[in-house]
Amino acid sequence: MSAGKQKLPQFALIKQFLEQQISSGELSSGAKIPTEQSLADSFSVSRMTARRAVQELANMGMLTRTPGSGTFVAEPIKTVPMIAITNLVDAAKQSKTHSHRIISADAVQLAANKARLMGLMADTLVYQLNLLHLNNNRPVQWQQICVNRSLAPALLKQKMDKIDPNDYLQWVCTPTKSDYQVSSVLPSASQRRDLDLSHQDNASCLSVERRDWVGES
Amino acid sequence: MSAGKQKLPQFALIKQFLEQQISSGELSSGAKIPTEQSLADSFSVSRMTARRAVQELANMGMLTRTPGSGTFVAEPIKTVPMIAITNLVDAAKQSKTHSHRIISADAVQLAANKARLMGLMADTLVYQLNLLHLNNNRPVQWQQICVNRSLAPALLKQKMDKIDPNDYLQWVCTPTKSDYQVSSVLPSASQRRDLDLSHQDNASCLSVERRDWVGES
DNA sequence: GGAGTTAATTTGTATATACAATTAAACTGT
DNA sequence: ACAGTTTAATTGTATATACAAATTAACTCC
Repeated sequence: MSAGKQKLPQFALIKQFLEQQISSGELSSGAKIPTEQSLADSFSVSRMTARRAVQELANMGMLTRTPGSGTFVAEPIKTVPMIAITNLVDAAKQSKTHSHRIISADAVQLAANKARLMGLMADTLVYQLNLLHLNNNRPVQWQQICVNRSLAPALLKQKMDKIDPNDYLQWVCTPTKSDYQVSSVLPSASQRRDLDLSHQDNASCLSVERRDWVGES
Repeated sequence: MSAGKQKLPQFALIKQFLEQQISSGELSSGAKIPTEQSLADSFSVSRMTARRAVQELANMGMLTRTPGSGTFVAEPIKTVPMIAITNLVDAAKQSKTHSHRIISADAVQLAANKARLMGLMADTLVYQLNLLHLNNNRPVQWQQICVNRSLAPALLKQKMDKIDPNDYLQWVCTPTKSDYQVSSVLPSASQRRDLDLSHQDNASCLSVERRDWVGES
């Protein structure tokens, strides 16, 4: 079952060589690496083969290339700027124990700041769904969805007790872009009730605010 | 300022064509796309040029390729499994207004569960730093760092009031792997004091637990 | 010495070709 | 009908070459 030494293609060998040179520090950040032609000569391959090695490392963000000038070792990312969180509900949905409950489904007028976040006039009506996700009949996530009515006009006509509104929206208007904002909040009294946290009045929750865009621009 | 229509190279045109076919649904998930040779003939280019278009889309995860069989439209990722959070402190450090204060720096014995997370015996001593990050002299993040003493033996001898311990550790033992756990917590009394939240006894905080590994294996 | 021009270097795109490796289909013999 | 073999189709790797585009260095002229 050992990985063993596969007979690597030549471009992969050149990649390995460059990666080793960089990680060992012999080629430090900002240093100019050999040109495609020079690598090709050193390894006795064609320029296109050497190029592939360099190009793939550049695609990985390890090198930066500028036509006419050369290829240089990129600055390493100092600290990881992103943090990964697995989505509880997505994970749970894989299993059979996931369900959801619609708390409310209406067309409402948003608060001014929320309307601005969605790029809408303050008096525009949007569809607003409040729902609760459960796993093994225990509540795990409280969700509010606000949708531009023109993008999913038939939303409230769907039988949302069967299919998850997220899946319906994903199907009807597939997002082309998303952004996230994560923070920590104290749930409201009604949210605590829904989430079965009534008895602990100091439970704090992880809040994920997501905006989805549809279509180009 | 308009983007204008750049004279795109031919491989890019083929990429555009394929992307459009996929997003419009004419090529749906799992469908087999034309072979390299067939694309090359259709667009009157060489196979290598057509190949580049297909290959780059495959690298983006849009297509999957299997030698001998063909190239197929990949299943779209249903929902985004990861959530991105920008690290407050990293962002702040870019500016000049960031500073930090060491609260404590000792060699201590960890609780059993924390020791296990670090793969250490329960009675092993580790270096433990508690520090506070500030921006414009306002506290933004409370941080605890626990370090395997053998990896940074000189940690406590450093003058940590000048350089950030995170930068020192990043330098001395660059992590080869990391994992994260994000949750929502209520700060302790002392943490509330440090974070200037004493007056609000129900403030909840975003907690990020990160483990860094050093070296191979 | 400085501005403008020219030349050399380097990456980017493109072609035509060759053979290897893998998969799937067609074929063949019993 | 089934197993084994052969064949065709398709992707993967590699070469040699050509020209375009951008940058940098060298050069020339005033």
